[in-house]
Amino acid sequence: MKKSQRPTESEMEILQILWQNGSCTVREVNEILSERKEVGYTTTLKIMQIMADKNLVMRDTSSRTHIYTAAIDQVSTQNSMLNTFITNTFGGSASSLVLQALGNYKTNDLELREIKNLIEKIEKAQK
Amino acid sequence: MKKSQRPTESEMEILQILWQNGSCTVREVNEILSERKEVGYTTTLKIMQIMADKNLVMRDTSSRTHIYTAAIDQVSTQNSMLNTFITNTFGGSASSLVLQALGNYKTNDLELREIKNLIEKIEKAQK
DNA sequence: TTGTAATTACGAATGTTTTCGTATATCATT
DNA sequence: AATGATATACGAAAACATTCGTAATTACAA
Repeated sequence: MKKSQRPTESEMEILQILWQNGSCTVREVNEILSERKEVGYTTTLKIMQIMADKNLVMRDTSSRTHIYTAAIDQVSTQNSMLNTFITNTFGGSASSLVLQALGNYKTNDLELREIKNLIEKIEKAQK
Repeated sequence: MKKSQRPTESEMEILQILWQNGSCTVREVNEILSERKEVGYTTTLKIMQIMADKNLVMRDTSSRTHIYTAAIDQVSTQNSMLNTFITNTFGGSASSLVLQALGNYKTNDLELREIKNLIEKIEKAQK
């Protein structure tokens, strides 16, 4: 049982699934993962066991088939990953990341409106 | 001489420096790197040699002190990294990444204007 | 020319992450 | 009870990344 560390890439993929689907078994996670990439069952199991060891997930071991749940908060985890990513990949410039993200993805009306609202808020706060 | 692969974290730090400063020697890169973290000269050298091997950088070896230049494009590299990152960390949602990035960083007026302009462009294109 | 500093090359040690085989246990079906 | 399917546990191998010591070479100054 170690202290919580920064999740690895494989661990992030699994956290993602747990955040979206709530509690899952290893088999469920492995099946979702398998849609996108080739991955063996025991590989997924092992990583999830390691995650339990690192306290990234909790598990209910009361029945034979263990149930796993994310143990770290989605938003704050995404945030700290984002921090590192902006530093390493975008040389610290959040705005150039935003420009590229907006430019390359189809963003629907609702999402655009949310973003615009946030920008207005920021502008007001800056005055 | 291997095929170009996805850069590692250390390699991204170095690419960052080369993109910002143009061509550099190992010593120059190492000095800039040293401002932010403890890193030995031969460690930096080794990583840059590996990068040359992977074709992530080019080097001019005509004089004793080799000159290194980024061999991969900044924007397209950032883009492919961003892609992976959005998938693994934000479950594929570019807009939630944008919202978090805008929310957590101080974005100045000029940057905000650029982002707004881009949003308007996207809105027009969608009509 | 001799010595000192700076450079590259190279391999090995270390550390971390991912993958997988195998043992063992549990459950369900016949 | 026997069989087959499905779980977990665990260790070890494989793959990948980082760090560093040392040798060999070159440049340059005294």
